Amino acid sequence: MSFRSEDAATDVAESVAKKRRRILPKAERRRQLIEATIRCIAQHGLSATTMQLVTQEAGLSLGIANLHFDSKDNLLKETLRFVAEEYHGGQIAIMESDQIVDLGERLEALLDFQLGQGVTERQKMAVWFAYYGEAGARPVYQKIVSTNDRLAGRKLEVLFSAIIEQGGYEGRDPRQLATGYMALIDGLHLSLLITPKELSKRRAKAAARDFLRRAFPEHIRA
Amino acid sequence: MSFRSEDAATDVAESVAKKRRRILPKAERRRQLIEATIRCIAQHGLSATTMQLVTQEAGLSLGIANLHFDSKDNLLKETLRFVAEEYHGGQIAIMESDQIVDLGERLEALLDFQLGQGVTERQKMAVWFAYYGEAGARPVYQKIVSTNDRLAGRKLEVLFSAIIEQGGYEGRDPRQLATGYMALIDGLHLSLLITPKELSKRRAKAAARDFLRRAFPEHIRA
DNA sequence: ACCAAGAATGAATGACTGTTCATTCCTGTA
DNA sequence: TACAGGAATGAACAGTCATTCATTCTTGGT
Repeated sequence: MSFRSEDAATDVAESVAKKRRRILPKAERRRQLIEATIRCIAQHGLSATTMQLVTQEAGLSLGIANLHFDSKDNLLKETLRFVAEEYHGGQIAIMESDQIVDLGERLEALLDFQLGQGVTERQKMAVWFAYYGEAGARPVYQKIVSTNDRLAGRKLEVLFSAIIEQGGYEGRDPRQLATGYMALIDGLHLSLLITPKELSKRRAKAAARDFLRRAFPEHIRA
Repeated sequence: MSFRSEDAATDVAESVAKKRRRILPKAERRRQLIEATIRCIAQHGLSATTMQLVTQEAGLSLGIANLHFDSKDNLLKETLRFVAEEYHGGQIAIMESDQIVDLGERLEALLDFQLGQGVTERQKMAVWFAYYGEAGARPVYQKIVSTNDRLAGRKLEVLFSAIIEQGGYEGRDPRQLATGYMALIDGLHLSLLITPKELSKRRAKAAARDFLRRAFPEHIRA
């Protein structure tokens, strides 16, 4: 507990007990603080995340968060925006990728991203749901999340439509499938966070793949 | 905002501005406080739920929550337990019901409960996810939720197994289907909470029904 | 009608939090 | 090298919160 966790890259020659004040570009400090905020939320929860904790985690002084973000509220808002954009941006990039021509492969890539290493890191998931928890009472959070969500939902619908057409599948409603699939992924993330011992990542991925296979059997092979 | 919301049954003859102190059995006061806590969490979020707010919402004095629950932490814990048991208990009651002999009908009843009026009330959902949000950092919450969850999961698996056998369905893994279905329901609850304008209850129910129909076509009819 | 047991109250307390800003320190420029 | 602009610091402040407990009030038993 007495060692500060630091960005490995930042200090080249910080010796034993000498703390040298460093000056960094605004953007870099902001990112540093956002990442510290993510770690704090994941470890202590949103309600126990204080300015002291965040700035300490970043190895900086108490006042610096207000200097760069004006207020705690704003820091939290920006942190949510960061996480939301990372997640939804990643999804959209895959869905629109023209690197992957085969639609089945694109689906698999999406699945890998959604339940792969990066996203399902406990840290990110914990942050994600911490905000969901407050979103019911905080329109600002609700807006950030829902804006990203809506966009990703639309793209998924388009992808599903293309797959349905390509496969000649009958009686599939792309909108309904997209709704179901997105909810399924969210629910799996939740299970991975709350009951990790009951549900391994492997099984979570299998369950999602199952959903896709039942919907598009020609595109997702057993 | 200036009218206290009160349990309709409690005060028979409270006139205009006369507040008479009332003494009630412990169990009743506890329940009253838990329900006020639920309303507060739903309306203001977990982090903004203070003892003052809760006791005010219940129309009682500040000190009473500590009198009946010892601490705020404990009040919140008991509130979570209450909501969790209500939800999971309801599910289990339906799954084990011998009132409903037809397994397909039992599934439909389960679906109605999970996405029907009672559970999807914004209040309950908001509370549910408020706790999920903190669960990552609070082992106590995690335990309460996961214990109930695990139990309901087992029962669902049993029900699915029976349906698979009855329908002679091939290549279905009851555990995997149960995992997927429970995650799907959670995810739909989340969407209903965060983006209610994107997803109506009707469409949520349709999406879940779709999942079941694909898995057990003979039991869930179009 | 009276009283004891204990339920309910809410002012007071002490701990903690976000924010401010006078001061210190760094660094690019001249 | 010297210096000005501004980045970083952290002690101090004002506000909020959970908790305590002396006091008041209610009620069932006599």
